[in-house]
Amino acid sequence: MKKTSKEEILKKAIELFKQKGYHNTSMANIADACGLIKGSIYHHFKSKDEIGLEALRFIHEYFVENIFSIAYKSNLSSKEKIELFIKKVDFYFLNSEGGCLFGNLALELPASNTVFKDEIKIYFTAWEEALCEIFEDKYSKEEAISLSKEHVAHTQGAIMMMNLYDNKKEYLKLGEKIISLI
Amino acid sequence: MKKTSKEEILKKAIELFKQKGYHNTSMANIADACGLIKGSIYHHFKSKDEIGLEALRFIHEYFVENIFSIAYKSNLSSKEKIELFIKKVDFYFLNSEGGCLFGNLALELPASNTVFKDEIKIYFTAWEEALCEIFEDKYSKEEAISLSKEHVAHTQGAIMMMNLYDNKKEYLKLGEKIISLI
Amino acid sequence: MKKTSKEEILKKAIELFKQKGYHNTSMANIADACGLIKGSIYHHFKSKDEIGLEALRFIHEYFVENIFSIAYKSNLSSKEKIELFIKKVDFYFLNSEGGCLFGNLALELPASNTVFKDEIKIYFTAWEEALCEIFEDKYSKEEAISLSKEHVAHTQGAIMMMNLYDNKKEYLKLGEKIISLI
Amino acid sequence: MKKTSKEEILKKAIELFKQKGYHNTSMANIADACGLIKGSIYHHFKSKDEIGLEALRFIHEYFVENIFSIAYKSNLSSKEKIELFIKKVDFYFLNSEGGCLFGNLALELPASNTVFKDEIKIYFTAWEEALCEIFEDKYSKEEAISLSKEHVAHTQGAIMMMNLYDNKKEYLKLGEKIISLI
DNA sequence: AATGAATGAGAGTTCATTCAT
DNA sequence: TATGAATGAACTCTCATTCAT
Repeated sequence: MKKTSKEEILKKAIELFKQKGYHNTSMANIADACGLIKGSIYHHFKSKDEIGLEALRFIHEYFVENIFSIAYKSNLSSKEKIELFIKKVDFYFLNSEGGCLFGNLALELPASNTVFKDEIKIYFTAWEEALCEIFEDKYSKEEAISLSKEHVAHTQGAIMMMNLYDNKKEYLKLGEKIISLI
Repeated sequence: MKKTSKEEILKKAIELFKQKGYHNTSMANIADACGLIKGSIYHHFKSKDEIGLEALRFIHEYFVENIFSIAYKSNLSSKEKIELFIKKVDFYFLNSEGGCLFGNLALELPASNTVFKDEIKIYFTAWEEALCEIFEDKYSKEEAISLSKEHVAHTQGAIMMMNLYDNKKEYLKLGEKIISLI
Repeated sequence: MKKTSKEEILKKAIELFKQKGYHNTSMANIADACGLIKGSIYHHFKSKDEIGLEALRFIHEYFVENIFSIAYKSNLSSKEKIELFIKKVDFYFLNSEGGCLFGNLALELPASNTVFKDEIKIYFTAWEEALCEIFEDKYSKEEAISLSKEHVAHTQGAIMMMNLYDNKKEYLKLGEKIISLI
Repeated sequence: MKKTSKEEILKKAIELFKQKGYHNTSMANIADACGLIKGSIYHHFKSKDEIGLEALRFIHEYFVENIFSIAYKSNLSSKEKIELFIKKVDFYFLNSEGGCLFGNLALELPASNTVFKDEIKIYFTAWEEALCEIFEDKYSKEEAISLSKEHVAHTQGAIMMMNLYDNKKEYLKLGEKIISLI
């Protein structure tokens, strides 16, 4: 009897949700990927939605700790911050089969699903705020906010196209452009 | 026993797919919306996937006839073209609950679903080509292509954010920006 | 493809609920008994609870039409009424494997299940009122009510014991006793 | 790691079985009520059925020691016996949320479950015999048996109605009536 | 004595689809 | 063209139970 951790399940679920879509991924799919049977997953999570939400929180935490936090590091210049920031974001999305789970779910789930949508919003907002923190060094508050929102939205669109056309070129340009703004 | 046209079913299905997602919309949901029972739909379409594909083609056709065609009208200036183009695009997406079905499906469906993905690609490509046609008047071929791809991707990201945050501001900025480029 | 009516399913379900208990009877059990597969039942009923409730209503209707109505027939004497009434009640319960579904469910279901409990109450109340109608001919309103309630409760207890001990003797005494009161 | 006695589990299980029904009460429900997890219960009982049976025996023992024994006390008159007997029975059922577990299970379980049904029968038989012991003082053996069986059955019916209608009146009348017979 | 993880079976329900009427 | 009945597979989730720790 091998022990499976919640994190293991979460990671497999995230992969599946990203690649197959949330509604198109069954509990059996997730269990299979973990070498478990369907019912066993319920020992760790009490519903599929709980897995979905914890998946979002898991990724969010990763971004906060590894990426968004860069914006608030006092020992880096704005230039260094934005370069590192974009580098890490690129690293994540260039190696993430299936794009951005937050973006995917934003488009797959009905607007009525406020529990998920709220989780998605706070992630994008945190992303925007981190960028804003960097931009504020060179731009007015208002301009910084505007640039940040623009960049996050554009990045999501670029990820969509990158995965659809299987072509990284346009996505990468975006990073360069934002770096050049500082 | 009322006669239901294919187009009626398609329109209802499009609404549902956009609002609830493709996998989360059942044949029963579509039938309900049309005042039919599940089985009756199969008189018009032979599978759910056929509805999905025809839905995409239906919207694509609308864009070609009403929007993309603007780029190829010889009696308009570039400025007039881009202004009308953006106006029509905005009109569509500002009144489309659930965003852009092509973008939604691009993110919901697995990459392995080439039938759908191809249909989505030709739509975005047509959109890019139309924009390119306009931009080529003022910019080099290469620049025009780049600007077009950028704008389409950005628009998709902006639609995502507009619907997520229920706020049109950033989306509208995008249109103004692109118009100002010509 | 053979057609199954709602009533057929209801009758089979009633048998099973009475003999195995409500929670111990699965949709698969009911489907089996009808020569259908599990899912097909949902074409006729939208949930197990709906089957349960309609089962109660089906039996209730039988009692109203065939038994309770006797009390309100103007062409019968009180003696004739009570004799016929008891005869019909006995006929039903002596040939009903599993006792009285209303009594069974009254004891199996939690008090919190008000939807079912209400349905059960209106049945027993209708039974009491019918008996009361007959007793009022010989007794005061108050006495008639008391005798009716007593008899219905006692009958339920007697059915329980008859089925538990597989012995009709005590149950049958009850009918004779009540007839002798008029 | 707190020590839980078998009796504690039994008492919680009895409450749940009475209130929710046997099949509608899961091992997880019982564990929850005891502050344990599912698996831990199997240290005390080897199956759900064992809990059910021991629950019945536990209650049966209580009745034998505290109630049925009254009938066999040589220092009490028949009048005193029946009054005390009924008082104790009333005390139990008026404070027992969910009625009589024996009656409940008699109606919930299939006739084929002889293990449980036998346990239920010996309880009701012991009850009848105790009453019979008291009645024999005033009535013939035959009459005493008949009165006892009648009273036990009627009591079960009355408990059903008391809990269904949430009204003790008719139930209490029954006790008074039986006392008046001696 | 208790835990946490796992199991296989089965619960109720919904799915896309078929077809005789 | 529409219906109502049926299907088999899949769905999310719960069941009673086991067992290494």
